[in-house]
Amino acid sequence: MPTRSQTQTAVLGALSIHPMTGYAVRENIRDVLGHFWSESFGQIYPTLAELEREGLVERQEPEHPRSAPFSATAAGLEKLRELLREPPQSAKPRNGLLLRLFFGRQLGANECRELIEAARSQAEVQLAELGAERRSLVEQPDLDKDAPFILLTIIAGEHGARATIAWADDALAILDEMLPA
Amino acid sequence: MPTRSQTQTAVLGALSIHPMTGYAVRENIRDVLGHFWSESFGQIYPTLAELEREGLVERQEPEHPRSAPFSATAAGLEKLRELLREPPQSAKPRNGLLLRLFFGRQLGANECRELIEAARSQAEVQLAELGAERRSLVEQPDLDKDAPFILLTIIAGEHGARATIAWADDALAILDEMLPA
DNA sequence: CGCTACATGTAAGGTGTTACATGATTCC
DNA sequence: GGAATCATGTAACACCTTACATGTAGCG
Repeated sequence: MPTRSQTQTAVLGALSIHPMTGYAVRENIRDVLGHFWSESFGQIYPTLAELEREGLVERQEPEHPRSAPFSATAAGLEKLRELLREPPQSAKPRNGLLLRLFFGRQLGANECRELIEAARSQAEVQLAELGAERRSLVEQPDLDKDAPFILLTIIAGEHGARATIAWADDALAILDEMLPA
Repeated sequence: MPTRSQTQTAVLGALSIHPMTGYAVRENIRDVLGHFWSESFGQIYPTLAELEREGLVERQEPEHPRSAPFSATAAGLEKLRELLREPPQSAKPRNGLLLRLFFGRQLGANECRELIEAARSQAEVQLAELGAERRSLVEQPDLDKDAPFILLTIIAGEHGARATIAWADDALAILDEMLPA
């Protein structure tokens, strides 16, 4: 119920794809889930320790090698399915760009234009990155069972980025029309 | 610099439009900024007290009436402009829906379809609400100076909602194609 | 042999939510 | 007079980030 379990979801989910170290969990969350999820270092290790205590994950060679990967146990996979079935809770919205634009009168139309153009550029970069990710996804042979689901998240990002670009163009036109420089 | 100042930004911004009580600040943030911002009760009152200590806001009739509205001082407006000029920082992404879909193999295609359809419905409701808001915006005479900027945030929400609807349709098609029931 | 990347963890501090507590005013 | 709404605040707790601390392994 608390948001903490969403960290558990992300960590268990990562280990459900294949076993890996805590360090790799962090890199995967950053690089693969990065466009819609984030976890910090200080969350991942305590969560792994907690999951190990509860028997939901285990390490290959108990103790010795410092780099023994964690893997999800059967109970862990069951727990993951249970967590995934809970209603999705998204973070409270906090869009710093829109907050600035809402009070844009104080900021001035020109500074607003700059903010919008910066957001547009960023969205174009993201669109290119996600396109590359999508193309490389179809070449991965080992993920075929997960691929359709991963694809859903990539195209969500692409739709979002294209919406940002279209919005930016509309927004700049509105400023030009209503507040000519 | 800390995120705390973004709460200051929202509160000062609300008071920059017109004076109001803390209670009204909260209602306005929820109802007007709601689709891209949120602040909780426990943030707003301490922030108002802090702003008052710093001379950035003041109450009309000092002390007596419990319902004396706060208003931004000249220093408060200056501070607001300063805060607005700081680079926008958005919350770390945490999309519970996409997290579930990414690990959708564990959840099953049918439960994923339900999640996507629910998101689509929600986006349609939001699109309708924002459309109504946009139409009522042009009828407000007292906001004409702020109206162009408010319009930018409304159409941002509309673009986002339309993107969610288009994505949902694509996503359902992908599931039907790659994982026929 | 030194630098970078891998690997694990802790502690402090900041942010934000929730629940609780209190009272005035207004409307029925 | 009672219920809903307006109004203000606090305290406990959950959450998350950052910086620090430590050590190993591999590579040039």
